[in-house]
Amino acid sequence: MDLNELEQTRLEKIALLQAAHVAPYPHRVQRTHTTAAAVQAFIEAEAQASAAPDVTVAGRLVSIRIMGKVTFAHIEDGHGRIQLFLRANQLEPGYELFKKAFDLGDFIEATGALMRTRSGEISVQVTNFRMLAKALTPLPIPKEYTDASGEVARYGAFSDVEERYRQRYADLAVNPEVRGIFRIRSRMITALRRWLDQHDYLEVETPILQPIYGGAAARPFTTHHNQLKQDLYLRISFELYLKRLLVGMYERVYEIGRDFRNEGVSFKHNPEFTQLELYCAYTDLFGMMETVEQMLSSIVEDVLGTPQLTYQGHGIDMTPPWRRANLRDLILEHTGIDYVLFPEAADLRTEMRRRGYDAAANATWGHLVDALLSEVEPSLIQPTFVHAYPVEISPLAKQKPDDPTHVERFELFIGGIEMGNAFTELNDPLEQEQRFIQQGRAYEAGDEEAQPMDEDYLRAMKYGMPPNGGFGLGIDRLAMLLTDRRSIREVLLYPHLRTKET
RNA sequence: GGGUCGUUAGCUCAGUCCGGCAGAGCAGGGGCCUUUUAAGCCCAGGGCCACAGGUUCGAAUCCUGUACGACCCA
Repeated sequence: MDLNELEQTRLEKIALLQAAHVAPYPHRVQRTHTTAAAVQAFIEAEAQASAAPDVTVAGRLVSIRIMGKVTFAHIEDGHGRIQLFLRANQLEPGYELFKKAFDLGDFIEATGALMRTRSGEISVQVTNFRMLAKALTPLPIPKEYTDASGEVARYGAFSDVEERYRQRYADLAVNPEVRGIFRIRSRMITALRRWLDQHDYLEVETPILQPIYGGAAARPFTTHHNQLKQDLYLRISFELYLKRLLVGMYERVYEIGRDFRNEGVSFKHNPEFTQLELYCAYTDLFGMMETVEQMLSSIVEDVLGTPQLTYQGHGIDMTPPWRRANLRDLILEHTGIDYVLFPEAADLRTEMRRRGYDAAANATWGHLVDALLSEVEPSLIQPTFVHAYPVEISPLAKQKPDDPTHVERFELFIGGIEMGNAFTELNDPLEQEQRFIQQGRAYEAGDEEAQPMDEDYLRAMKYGMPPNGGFGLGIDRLAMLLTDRRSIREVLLYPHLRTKET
């Protein structure tokens, strides 16, 4: 093992412990109280004017103040912190061993009576202590202090973004607010599941390895099964597998899981991301709008305690009903371009450039409309359903009865971010076949995001698929919203990073 | 993909414009200190200045390229 100077020093301390017959990595722990429970026990005893129990607490050493023959230290566990008060004349093993061989970052166990120090802090008056796990590498533990306003300020916090992501364990260990982000994320997913379960949605799991990918406009990762000599794709969505289940007579299904898209990596995009998709029979786009409003306002309230939240300085109110805006009107209003007047990509491109918008030379008509929408995106702060999308860019959605050039589809925007996507799902097998054929032509013409023909999906649909509405939600993006983070990497425990060449 | 900025001690950062001995605080080491909380005081350490080239008597600093990241744009 390659150790730096500081680590060498700690290695020598392990030898010191062993010489004193103290195991640096013992097997057993004898904790009687969490830090929080110990503090609570003292408060209760104090209130009843009774003796506080002796406690054994365990945790990581996060501060040490040696003052000669007395030492103050704090340990932290998963529940909080508590101060340890060590005195040279009442310690087993010896005080010197603590001073010489115990460092910030070590996990230790300490036993003693609860007390208040002269300055009033509840502490363990330690009579006995043990090493639980020696830390070889010093953790970048910041110093904390409470300023005049009562705010906890930090000094020298571990903040290098790249190193925080590459060594998330260290980030979590020393930055409690980062731990908070993933607690919120977890509570959010739990709340979603609870809501869906309470509304008769069945949670299912569908294949990640797929012989044919589909359900979204994206490029897939490819892989290979050696024994079957079969090329496979990592799924880019769950859609086609979930809708097959409606043919199988489940009325409401959902899946929460990972999608993989072989695209650019940015603060908004990770190659693998978590998605919720749900499908509901006997409803449509407008039913989905109500479902989504109810579900998301409810889970935000569940997690944050209120349907109001702040995202990047914007106050956002999740209380239904939400704004519904027609895509064509919205783009016209915002950019002055009525895209239906330019049904050819070349004409739309010319018009966009004339008005000063970037329009890539190889972009399809659908991608150009998407580009126009992205001009509007940042202004969609309050929850907004943008609906009625061109049929060209929505091969799995049902056309509007009064306008076959557009489909019943919405995208949901909150805080200027695209959160989700929903359709009145196309359930006409003949029309679906035509859409796949059209997608095939688009692929031939160079649109790498066009979706391939899926014969088995068509076969399922030919048995009859009930009318239904479906919705897909970006879980990571919802986590960004609830934790007020701008970057998807802040809400992924292990975001994808390039391997560093050294 | 393009632009801007960044990468210096275990951590947080100065130093880069305007080339001249590699710096600070914290952490770590030695010492003093029996109620501290960013404890304090004294002493002595600690560096592949991201990497590779170039210019120069001399490069952390200027130039070129590469890697990784952040931000902005597409």
